[in-house]
Amino acid sequence: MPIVAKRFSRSNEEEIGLRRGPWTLEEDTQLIHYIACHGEGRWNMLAKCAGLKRTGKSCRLRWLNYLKPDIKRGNLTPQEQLLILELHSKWGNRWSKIAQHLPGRTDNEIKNYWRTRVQKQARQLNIESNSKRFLDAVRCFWMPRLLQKMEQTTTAATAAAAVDTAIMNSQNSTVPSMPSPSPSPNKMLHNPNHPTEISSCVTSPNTSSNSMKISQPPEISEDQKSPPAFGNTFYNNPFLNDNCYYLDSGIYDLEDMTQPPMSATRTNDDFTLSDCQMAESHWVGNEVADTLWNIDELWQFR
DNA sequence: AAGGTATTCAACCGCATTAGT
DNA sequence: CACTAATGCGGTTGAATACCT
Repeated sequence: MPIVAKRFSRSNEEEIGLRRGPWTLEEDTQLIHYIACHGEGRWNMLAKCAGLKRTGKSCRLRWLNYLKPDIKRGNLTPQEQLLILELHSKWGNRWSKIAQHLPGRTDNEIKNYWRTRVQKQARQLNIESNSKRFLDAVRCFWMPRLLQKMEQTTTAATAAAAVDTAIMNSQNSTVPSMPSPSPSPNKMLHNPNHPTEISSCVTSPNTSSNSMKISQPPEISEDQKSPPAFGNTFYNNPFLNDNCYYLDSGIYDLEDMTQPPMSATRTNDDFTLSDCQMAESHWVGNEVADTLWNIDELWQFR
């Protein structure tokens, strides 16, 4: 039987009663229920069979970006922000590829984050967001501040946990106190032997009990093996000053390197101490100060 | 309190790619 | 190989909300 192409214009869609715009609770329920019973895929048919007056495309988008159970909601953590910055510097606007490395986050969410937060900063600094200058600024200002933020968060969490533990201990002396896992993010080193761990190079260089476990990224196809989860690719080079970070390009496979970063003519391999220091002195020495590079604005809660 | 402006993010659009026939 | 439908992706839009004056 010949397949007849049916392409609906906007007016056609309206004629046949297809809905547009925000989804109602009822539609969401319908979609969730149908997928729970029959699974996802074949979206056009799914839309019809589920009795939804939506295009298959719309159903797919709604499911993938909003309804899917493993969708993580709420603010991006500093770790996630760092990872986005890092991966974007490597892959550019490959949102879905970037999203594959952030479990529970959608390409749409990441794209929105980039456009609203990152590009906004670029605008304020009067730089092209895909320029090398901006990349340098990201590396020398934004990333260290995110790491600082992570450290503060960790410290606060540890303190809170300590208080909780003390309370618990005072209430019930039989409960053993937990060891406090508090590696300093600023002291993170890439550990080639444990690709999913960040080891603390100062507090406990070789004990796994004191290293920060990073959750495994979702399964990724063979051609996307690199980069691994956050933590492997960023680290504080012990030979550099404390605030300067760069990418560990050595772990990227060659295939991926055929796609250059959006702006740089050099690869990440070439990002050196002098680059970082030059960039830093340039930025610090110029009008671009912390007040402009407002991490608190980036680190905002919804 | 009201009106204007800025920001956010869900949803849409169009194009590219993939899979099936 | 050609054609088509389905799917995936990145760019863009616009309604809702937050913020400012």
